[in-house]
Amino acid sequence: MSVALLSLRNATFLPLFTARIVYLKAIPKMPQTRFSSKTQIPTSLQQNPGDENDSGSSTAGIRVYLRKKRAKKTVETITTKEIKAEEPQQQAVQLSSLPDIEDFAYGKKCGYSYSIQAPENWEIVLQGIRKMRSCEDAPVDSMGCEKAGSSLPPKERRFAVLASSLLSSAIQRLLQNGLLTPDAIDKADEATIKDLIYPVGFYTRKASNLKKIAKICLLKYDGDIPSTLEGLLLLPGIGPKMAHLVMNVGWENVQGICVDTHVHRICNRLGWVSRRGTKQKTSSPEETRESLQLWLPKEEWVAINPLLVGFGQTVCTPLRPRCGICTVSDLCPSAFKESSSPSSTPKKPRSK
DNA sequence: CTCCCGGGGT
DNA sequence: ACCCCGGGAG
Repeated sequence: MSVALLSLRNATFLPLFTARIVYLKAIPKMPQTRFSSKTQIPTSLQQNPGDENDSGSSTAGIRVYLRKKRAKKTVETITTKEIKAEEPQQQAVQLSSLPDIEDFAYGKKCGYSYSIQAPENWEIVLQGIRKMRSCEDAPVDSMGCEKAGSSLPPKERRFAVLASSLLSSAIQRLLQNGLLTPDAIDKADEATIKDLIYPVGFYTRKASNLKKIAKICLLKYDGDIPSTLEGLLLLPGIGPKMAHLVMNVGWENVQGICVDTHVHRICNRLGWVSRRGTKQKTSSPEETRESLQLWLPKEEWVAINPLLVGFGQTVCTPLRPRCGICTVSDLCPSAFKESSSPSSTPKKPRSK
């Protein structure tokens, strides 16, 4: 209970120093235990034009989200003792001398037999997937949000990126109808938007979310989109996956990997990610993101998403992956393990 | 974890 | 007739 209160009061510091505490503790002891891998957080508190009121109500909102999504992980893993024992300011000083996450992503590099190591042959596998992808033409290539509104001025382009991350394929139709600015969407009839984005899943909800988002952008961000992860997460219908995508592509400010179900699935099949301290599969995209970020060099963080999404759409499909045509199947621990006949249990043994 | 919603597959 | 897919919300 005091933990929760404490974390609330210190919410501004919490993102910064919780991650640090963990590293401080993790490195010298090098247990293969926990690593709070919130590597995307540290760069957070950048100022945001439309966000002056950050010190006011919006941080409360952030806290709510953070409490839900993060408190479980940080406050749970970090005991009261640890929080009380260390002063945030000291943490900040010591932290600056710590290596960047990438620097000890390859454990040996720092001289620790660190439990977080890049999986063997990952570069070969990645290169193989790139090669397969260069031949295939996956849906993601034609309708990914990466090039949304590339011809627009920055502010409009960012809004287009945000909108297209929601709508993917239907974005062109909105464009054709001049509905890619916050004002236009705010004024447009919700039913109109609904019809325009129709084939997209959840189109009713997305239409209403889009209108709400447009309004928020107008009111709070001067027609731009939020420039922080936290701000994006506050938008209705925007969760971690979309928020990271928009940060990466819209702001070119890489704070984390955009992990969707394809990335989640494929990383687990390849054995690239695992639950902390175990070899078990990760059970959620967020967990996958954390695990993947621990070793994948940051230069790859943006490209990994379209790469694996396309791979997942064409080769490494959710059901009946086409291991036969996959050129890296010999390096994949899961190759040919998921039977193509529905009769034999499609579910894999969960744990062991 | 379940639910949302609708299209598509089996 | 189911069941699966998706990202977020609760």
